[in-house]
Amino acid sequence: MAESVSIKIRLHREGEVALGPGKADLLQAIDTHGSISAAGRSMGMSYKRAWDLVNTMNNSFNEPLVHTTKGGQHGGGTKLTTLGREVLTAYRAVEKKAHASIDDELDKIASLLQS
Amino acid sequence: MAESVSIKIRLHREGEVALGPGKADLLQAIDTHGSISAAGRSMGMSYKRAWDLVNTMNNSFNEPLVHTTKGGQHGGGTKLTTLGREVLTAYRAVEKKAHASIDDELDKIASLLQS
DNA sequence: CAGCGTTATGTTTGCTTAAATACAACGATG
DNA sequence: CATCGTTGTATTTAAGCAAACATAACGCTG
Repeated sequence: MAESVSIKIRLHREGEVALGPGKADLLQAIDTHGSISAAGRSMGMSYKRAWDLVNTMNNSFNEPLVHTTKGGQHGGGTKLTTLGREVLTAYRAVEKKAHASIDDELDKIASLLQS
Repeated sequence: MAESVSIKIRLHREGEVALGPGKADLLQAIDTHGSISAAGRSMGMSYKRAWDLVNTMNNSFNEPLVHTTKGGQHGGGTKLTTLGREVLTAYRAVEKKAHASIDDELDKIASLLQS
């Protein structure tokens, strides 16, 4: 039955996607790797693309989700702000809740898919 | 606060999207208009694209969701099969349930978006 | 003060997807 | 048996988007 079902939750602002599955993954990768470039690499994503995503996230919310520093010992780095971590965990919780609420019904529909 | 939040639920099969928001809307439009071409027109969609979507839907499930007839008085037409209507209403129900379950939490995140 | 890895930004190239166009076949109807 | 609106299918054109490439600035460190 293949991969079956996916649920994508997106927050929009002025046409752009402010937060969605990809950006949430990127936030998480930044949190574990400490830089935009390392996070991008770990996701097979170009630095430019990763930076662009971070940029629209920071511009979409009242305060930035991510704080960057340039130069210095390791060239610089990136950390999640308090708001950034809050938004990320809230988003993950919502994802989880959505799955819990509808996965059963969804599997019923998926069972009608051709094998 | 713009349009804010969207939830997209997709069923996949062998890489392709078997059913998602666009295809569900198309099913509904076919149900109300009685033909692929009229449904496509009503959605600002080319006939070819609408037909392709119907085709992958029909190929994705055990039985077709849509039954077509060609020629005749009005040139032909398209109707939902019993399975088609069942799948459509089940999909709408799942969408509704997902929204009911997470819209509140999602609005909290959305309230952090820049005005 | 040269070197390093990163942030920051612009430009170009390529690919994937949708749109546009074209045309044959169908079958009831007048 | 010509007409009509539709289904069905192929081909070409256009657009949107991601990748690739290029380059400057930053600031700690040896």
